[in-house]
Amino acid sequence: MNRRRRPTIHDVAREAGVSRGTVSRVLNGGRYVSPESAEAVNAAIRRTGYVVNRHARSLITGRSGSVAFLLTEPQEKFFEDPNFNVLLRGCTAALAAHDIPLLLMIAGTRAEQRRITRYVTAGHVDGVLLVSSHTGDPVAGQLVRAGIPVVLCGKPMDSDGGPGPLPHVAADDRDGAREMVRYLVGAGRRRIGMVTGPLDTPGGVERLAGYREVLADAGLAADEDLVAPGDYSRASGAAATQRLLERRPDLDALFVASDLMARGALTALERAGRRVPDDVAVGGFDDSAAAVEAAPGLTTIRQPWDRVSAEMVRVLLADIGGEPTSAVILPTSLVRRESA
Amino acid sequence: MNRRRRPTIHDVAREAGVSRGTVSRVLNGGRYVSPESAEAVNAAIRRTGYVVNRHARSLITGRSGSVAFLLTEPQEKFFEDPNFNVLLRGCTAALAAHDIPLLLMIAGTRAEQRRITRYVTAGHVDGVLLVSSHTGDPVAGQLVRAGIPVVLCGKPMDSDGGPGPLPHVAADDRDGAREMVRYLVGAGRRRIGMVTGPLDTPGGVERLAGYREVLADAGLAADEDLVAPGDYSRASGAAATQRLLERRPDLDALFVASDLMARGALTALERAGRRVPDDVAVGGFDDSAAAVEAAPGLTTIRQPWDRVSAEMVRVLLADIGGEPTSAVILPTSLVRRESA
DNA sequence: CTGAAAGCGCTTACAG
DNA sequence: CTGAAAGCGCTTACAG
Repeated sequence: MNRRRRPTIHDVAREAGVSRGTVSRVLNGGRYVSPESAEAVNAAIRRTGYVVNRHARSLITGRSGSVAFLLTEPQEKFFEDPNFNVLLRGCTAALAAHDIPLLLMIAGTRAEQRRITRYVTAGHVDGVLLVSSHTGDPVAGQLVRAGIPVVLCGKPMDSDGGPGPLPHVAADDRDGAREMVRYLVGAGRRRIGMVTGPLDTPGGVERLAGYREVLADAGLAADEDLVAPGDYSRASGAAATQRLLERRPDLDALFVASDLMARGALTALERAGRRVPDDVAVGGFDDSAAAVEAAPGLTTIRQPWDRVSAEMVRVLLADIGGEPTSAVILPTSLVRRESA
Repeated sequence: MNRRRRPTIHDVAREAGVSRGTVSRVLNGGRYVSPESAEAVNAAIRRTGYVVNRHARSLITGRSGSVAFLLTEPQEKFFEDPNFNVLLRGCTAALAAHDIPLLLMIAGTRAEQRRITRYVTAGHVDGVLLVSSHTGDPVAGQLVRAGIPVVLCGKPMDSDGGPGPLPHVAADDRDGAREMVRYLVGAGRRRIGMVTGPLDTPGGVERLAGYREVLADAGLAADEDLVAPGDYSRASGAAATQRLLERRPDLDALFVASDLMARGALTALERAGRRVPDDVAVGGFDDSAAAVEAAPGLTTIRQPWDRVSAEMVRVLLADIGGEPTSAVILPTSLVRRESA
């Protein structure tokens, strides 16, 4: 079957009794084709088992018909992150619905970034779904300047953008943080600590900002002793919590900027003999698998990853089609479990 | 930059003062080209920033220059499995070293499998790295029959193969199981239970076989009360362990066919008031992240996933190049931690 | 070793 | 609406 010559547009034309031009027109939307010709061509396609040769088509159109999912992450962190899996799977599925294959590219080092930037700017993909959490990543700017449609996952740091803001799809981190802290305040908590994410990431910055806003609105004193930074890892959540407990043993709630860190926080609280939520209420962020696995189950902020991936694909395809979108911000929601 | 016409082989030829044929020859290995011409062409390539147009090349050669990583898994289980991430990342890296992009394809449903089989057999990729754990998956057989180079991850079930065994790269499950059980026996354990993997998977079957072999060699009575099946999930590990404890409260060791299930086993043992390893020694399988996260740390069998991915790519590229390999079996190794 | 030429399979103005 | 023709950028026998 591999050996046998694949049918070409020429075979279909002969079979249908029309010219190759007409077959091509049917293939490309059927404009300027009589219903009879279209029917004959479609029947011939069915009979011959014809499948378009994308290479020939791409050679003409200059389009590759594929899209890259590019991960520019120095660490392997993202791969360990359950959110990453959901995102990758979601993008693959959304593209599959358009019959567009996804090329997975991982550029962890500067050398790999150069190689891949070259590959992409050479026109091998029509657009890039870019996932990178940290600032100072030059890839996005380079691709955009080269005219390649790009959509980022998550709000970019200002410095990334260059001329204007980069197109992106993100959950509303700040509002999610606000909702969680408002919930803790509403539950009567008054000494609410926070374990932040890395503050060189937009998510880290935004969630902290949301926390501060609500405390201010609630008339609770801003107290830097109540804030300790983490790096989204479980261990960092435990360490930061321990530090907070030393500084403020009277803590009655904790907003932790990721579920994974929140699990670390639970461990630290248990070691310190604090009951959750009785002594200390704990709120996470993400609604990842970690939130369900935790004991007690984590009350957390759900990030709509399924919608993020769907929107990233939609925005990228629109951009490729000439209708750029600058940003899509998606709402988060509070998920209540046992920890708060 | 996107707007500007990309340099073609024609530009390079003019720049170098040779014909396009000569440029092409330099591009494809430099056979039948004088050193002077080659030098002139290379200089011209550098000066013009020429990058080959893969579509044009593919149109001629019939090769796409890309490879698919195909996951045919009805469940989302594989994505949650840390091994999957390691495998995917390893294959991406190994292919990147050859400048070959990886197309990620996920075919969870029969409909998607049909779509993707059609896509692949239409020649859009040169070969397929196939990951599927369960038997009864028709995709591998179909692709092989269509003449597409395929390499499986893991030993296929006999039924999958059709005519002959499918090319595959796998860790030596049976030997790994033997090593673990031998280790438990050597540590003086005599009533060694086993939580198996799903017995419709080769890994599940092989690990059980290895366990039985060693017990027989050691002259320990085969006792089916000591064996309970799991499905690789954490919960199933806990449930199976609880069952085993009810049937055989005198259990002094447990070989669990995956680290994730072993974590469930640890939970069940703790609930039953058994100390690990004092009362019951526990051995896992995989050496995944779960093994380190467990408390106590899991003694386990390391699967060489980095080598598996590297070998899969090597074997696939060899197959594409006309030098097929039928199978590569990689050794496992015992990793000692606290649980046994 | 090298150039001229054919051709890979398709799309797209161009005339009708 | 439709056919004939040019051309996308490359590779590869074919003569030299």
